[in-house]
Amino acid sequence: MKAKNILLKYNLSITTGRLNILEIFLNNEMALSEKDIQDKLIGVCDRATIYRTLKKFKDTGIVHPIATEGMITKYVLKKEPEEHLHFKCTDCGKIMCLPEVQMKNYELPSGFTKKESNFLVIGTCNNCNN
Amino acid sequence: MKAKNILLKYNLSITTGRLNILEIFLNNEMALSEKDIQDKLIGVCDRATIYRTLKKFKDTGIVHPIATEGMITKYVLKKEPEEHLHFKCTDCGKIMCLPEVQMKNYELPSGFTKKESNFLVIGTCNNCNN
DNA sequence: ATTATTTTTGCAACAATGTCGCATTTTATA
DNA sequence: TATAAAATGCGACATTGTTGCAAAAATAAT
Ligand SMILES: [Mn+2]
Ligand SMILES: [Mn+2]
Ligand SMILES: [Zn+2]
Ligand SMILES: [Zn+2]
Repeated sequence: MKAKNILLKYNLSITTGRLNILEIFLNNEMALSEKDIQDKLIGVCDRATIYRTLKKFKDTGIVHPIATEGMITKYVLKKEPEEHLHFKCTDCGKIMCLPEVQMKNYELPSGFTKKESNFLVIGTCNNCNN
Repeated sequence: MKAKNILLKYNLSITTGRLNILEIFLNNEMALSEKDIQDKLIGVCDRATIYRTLKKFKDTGIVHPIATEGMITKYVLKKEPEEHLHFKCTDCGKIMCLPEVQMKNYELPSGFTKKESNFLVIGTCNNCNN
């Protein structure tokens, strides 16, 4: 029922597609691309639907995209605090949030104002590192 | 002669294409995509050549890509210090390095090791902010 | 519960990037 | 200058993002 409640909370109509996709996010720590989700919903959900659902989830604030160097956009459920670190493992390829890392304050040059931020550290994750 | 010296320094053969592209980076503060460069080299340089040149420049360390949410990869000449902030203006769309911003230290969770990082702040730049 | 209205979906089609093989041209080496 | 090595242009194709449109599903109204 968790997924359904999230949709209700954000005033989105309840559809099986959205429930399926949200369920996948709820059961996954890692950031997911459109393709990642497609692979889990073959024959269940159309590509365009996944694309539009992801867009809607992003716009409503259910998920947020993670900036990476590649061309693929990956999403994760939003977490607190708002400004936190992301980690990309060059070994297993996984991308994840590290909300527990405390980001210290930094000062932008005068004239620059911040709306949001995307901090990505690239390296080897705890799982691949032993 | 600056461009040529950079190619020599990195042991890359001197070609007009590479000189052209490097010249563009030297004369541009902002991060550039393959398309940005194409537009400046219409009829001079093939798309595939620009693609491969950018790749080579990245691999040799002449430029580095900037992680953004979009699907387009943008590059800038490498700057010191290695770990610095990037800024994306939602108004004019430009992406730039802010190497003057001092990033304070942060601690990764145990088991995680860092190779590199990509810090992006999104907001309004000094130019668009008045 | 039915019907009407609003949204979402599936499909198809297309644009933009990234990516590569291969023959030809250019650059570097001998 | 001749030879070997590397880069380029062209063409082709894969992937991702994106949208129009009619059918299907969900929500609101009766
Ligand atoms: Mn996150
Ligand atoms: Mn930079
Ligand atoms: Zn890993
Ligand atoms: Zn700006």
